[in-house]
Amino acid sequence: VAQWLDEREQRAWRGLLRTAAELDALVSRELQASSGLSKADYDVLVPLSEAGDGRLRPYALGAALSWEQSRLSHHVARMQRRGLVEREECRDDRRGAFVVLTSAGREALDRAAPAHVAVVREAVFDGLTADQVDALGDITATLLARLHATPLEDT
Amino acid sequence: VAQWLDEREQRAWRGLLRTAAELDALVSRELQASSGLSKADYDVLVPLSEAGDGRLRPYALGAALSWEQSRLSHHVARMQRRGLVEREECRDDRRGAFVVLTSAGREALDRAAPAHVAVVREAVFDGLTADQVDALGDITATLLARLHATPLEDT
DNA sequence: CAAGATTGAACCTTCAATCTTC
DNA sequence: GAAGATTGAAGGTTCAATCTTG
Repeated sequence: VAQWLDEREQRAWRGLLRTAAELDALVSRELQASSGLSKADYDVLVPLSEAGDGRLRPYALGAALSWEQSRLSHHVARMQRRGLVEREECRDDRRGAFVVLTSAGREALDRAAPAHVAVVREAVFDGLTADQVDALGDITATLLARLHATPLEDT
Repeated sequence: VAQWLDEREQRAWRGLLRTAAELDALVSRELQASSGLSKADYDVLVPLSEAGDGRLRPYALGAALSWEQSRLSHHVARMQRRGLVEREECRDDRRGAFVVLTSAGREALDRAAPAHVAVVREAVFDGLTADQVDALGDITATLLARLHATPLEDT
């Protein structure tokens, strides 16, 4: 079934994981230093701020982040302690809940965003051509579609 | 300095991090199930097996993985408890040490590798054209060169 | 019994402090 | 004092178990 990876494949495979890991670490350090938010905090705040009323069901937020429920639940608990989000009950479905952006959460996000974008732009987009940006978008969209289509070892 | 990210940039940026995270999770689950190794274990074993005599200095291994010393030290301690690696003193420089692959470690790697490669091939390379593989390799090589050149927030 | 969500324990990662040798 | 490496504590992530409502 398999065969080894050839040199070009190794370069692409190792490059993909390494690049993402290093960019994530870079961005995490920058966020922590500039705003006290972790990258995970930031990633949670963004979809909440993009939701019309600043609130999402945990399962929807988890899906938006590709996070497990448990991870989200623990993380939201920590963010709640710091006042960045709140929990609310759901009237329609009493098993359910909402994660709600607080004004402190929105302010933290607004404070963090400009420097965050600047670092991403400098580290990534200043170094790539427009064609490369599009190619990267196409490649990752293809791979994500495959990952979500085939439950391989997924689930 | 900044300006917001446009749609294409967002697609590439979010796609890169998301794809790498999901592939890492997929591969981790597969390794855990098939061989009991974590992805981190696997990542440590590979450079050791590629070193001629199965031993590397911690600082060199850390550099090969882009890991902090502390993370490596903790991880090696856990792998040592499970018999996958050993520690050895370094005669040349008595501050130093070696991490050494054990035969159990090499066997675990050999057992894990075929299924691991198969999953990577199925999830990634079966879905991309040869040109896309090369483009991905070029893009990530460019970005890694930038990351290692500019100590931005790096350090 | 399944879906939405949380919890506790175990494991992993980071940060700052430490220890030894150069 | 700096380099190589380790340690302990705090915070983050995963896994399995649990609780409640549909």
